[in-house]
Amino acid sequence: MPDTFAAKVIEITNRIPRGKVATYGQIAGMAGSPRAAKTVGQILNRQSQTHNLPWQRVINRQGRISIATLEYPAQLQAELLGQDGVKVEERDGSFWVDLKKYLW
DNA sequence: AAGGTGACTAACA
DNA sequence: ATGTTAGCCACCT
Repeated sequence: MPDTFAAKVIEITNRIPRGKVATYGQIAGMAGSPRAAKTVGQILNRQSQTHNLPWQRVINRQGRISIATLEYPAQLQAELLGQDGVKVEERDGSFWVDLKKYLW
């Protein structure tokens, strides 16, 4: 496991407790670069294709699922979160999580 | 090696 | 309050 930013992001993502969620910015900060939220998204996007990663526990700052990828539709992420014990409410085609309650 | 890119954010109009 | 703009920064080609 290389000691890179990407590796940390993956490791941190794996450590998100069941029933909790984290934001991209939060993970970026824990990985050492508080302003690299976008990079976190890119990493998850790519790494999820080759690793089994709980990427569904990572959402944006508003608690909204911002997945647009065809391989991983937001609806699938919503279901996975539901299995994690996280309530996901659908609003206008998007899925939302109560950060106050579920933020790691 | 250099430039383009994005599953983000915060700030501004 | 909602929409748009502009930084951000590591990864990929």
